[in-house]
Order: sequence, then C-alpha cells, then structure tokens
Amino acid sequence: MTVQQMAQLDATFSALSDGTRRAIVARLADGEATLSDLATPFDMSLTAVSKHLRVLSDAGLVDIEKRGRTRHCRLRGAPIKEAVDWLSKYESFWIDRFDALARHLAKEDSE
Amino acid sequence: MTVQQMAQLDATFSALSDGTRRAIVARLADGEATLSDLATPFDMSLTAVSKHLRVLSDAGLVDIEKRGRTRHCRLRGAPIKEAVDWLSKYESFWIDRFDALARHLAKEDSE
DNA sequence: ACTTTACTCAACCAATTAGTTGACTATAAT
DNA sequence: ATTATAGTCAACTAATTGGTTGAGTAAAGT
Repeated sequence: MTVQQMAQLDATFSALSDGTRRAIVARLADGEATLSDLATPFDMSLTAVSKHLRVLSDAGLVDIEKRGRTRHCRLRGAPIKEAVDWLSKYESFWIDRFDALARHLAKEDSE
Repeated sequence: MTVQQMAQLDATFSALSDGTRRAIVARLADGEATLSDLATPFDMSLTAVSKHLRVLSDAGLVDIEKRGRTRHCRLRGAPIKEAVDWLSKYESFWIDRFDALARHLAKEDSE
C-alpha cells in the first residue's frame, strides 16, 4: 500500500466520520444538488455546510462544478470503493455475524 | 437510523481514519496480540499506541482483556460490518459497470 | 528482596476541526 | 440600475486529536 493510498483512506474515512457529511453523501446518492439544496435540512450556516462539502471534495468523494452562481455537487464512487476494498480484507471477522446482525437490524426497523 | 447508530458510525469511521490504527486492525486480523506486540513496529511511544488502542476499544473495534500485567487485544467485527453496510447503500456509485451489470442480470434471473 | 516488564495516568503542546460572524464578490432577477 | 441570491473568504473560538515526557503501579523474573 502506497503512501498516497494511505492518505486517500485517511481522507475518506475521516470525511465519513461526520454525520453531517454522511447525510450529504446520502442526499447526493439521490442525485445532483447545489450547495444551497444540501444546506437546507441542516441547522447550521451555509458556510459550515460549504466547509463540509470542501472536506468531501478534497477527499474526492464529491465533485463540485461551478455553474453560474450555483455550485452543483455529484457523488464520486471511487474513494468509497477503496474504503470498501480495505474493509473487505477483514470480511472474515464480520461476515459470519451477518445473520445475527440482519435480524437485529430488522427488529430495530420494525420498532 | 438511530442516534446511537450514528454515533457508532462516527466512532468507527473516525477510528479507521488513522493509518496507525488501520495497521493495528490489520495486525489483529492475524490474531490476538498484546499492547507491546502491537507497539513494536511503530516509531512512537507505548503511551501513544495505548491511546490509539483506546480509541479502537471505545469504538468497539477491539476488545482488550487484562491478563496479568499484559493486555490482550482481539478484533471485533460488528462495527466493521455496520460501516460496510452503510457504504453498501451507495454501492451503485462505486461498483464498476461490469459487476453492476452482472448483479443486475443475476437479480433479473432470480425474479 | 530487588529488578525488570508492561503498562497507566496526568500534564502539557501543537495542529486540526467544527462551528460562528461579518464583509465581500459574482450572478441573476426585477 | 437596484436588489436579491449563491457562495467565498478571513478571523475568531472552543473542543478534539495525536503526540510527548515523567512519574507511578502491578505483575513476573531472578
């Protein structure tokens, strides 16, 4: 694993360690959105959301395109894939718990 | 998604955002190890490694058992699975086209 | 009994993070 | 031409992070 790959994983996991940013990722999975669109649901300043978006952009998770006075954001999958690939190496530690957890989550969902 | 599940994801991704901690996870995937074992490869104090281990332990990724004067550490899979589950929701963004098509066809076949 | 080993704990430091506000720029609408 | 919208930028704050050192404790080896 190269230094750059390490730095990419650092950035990806770090970007995803914040709930606001994960919510932004979830929102962008439904399609492109502007910064203002993304900021609306959050009880924080536009500047704060802009900073979160910058973290996601720096980590390569989000692509920001300037279009007139709006910034249009798209989700980029490559870094997520790298994170999943890393986690998959330790699959044997969690795969056998699949059924138990699935039942647990299904139960919580129904509550 | 509950507040606790959010906090767990925060903790898991945050714990994994540091290369030293990922290396510890990788080492523990090969089997149980003591704190001193884990600290050996790193160019930092035992205290520093102890702190990293505490972060992993707080996030539930590692189980620490006191045995005499040594601490024995084991990898726990559940939080990793939760992280993978979260990331999997955005699978369509990172899976390569070939795999995505294969999956799509497999799904159609089974229907 | 003494020493070494395997740690923990507290205090400190520098850098980073997540948020704020106020001032600014650029674009679009009226 | 004026005004409203979308966003940036700089400065500030409080909390957290990743590291250090030095002192202390508890268990094991000699």
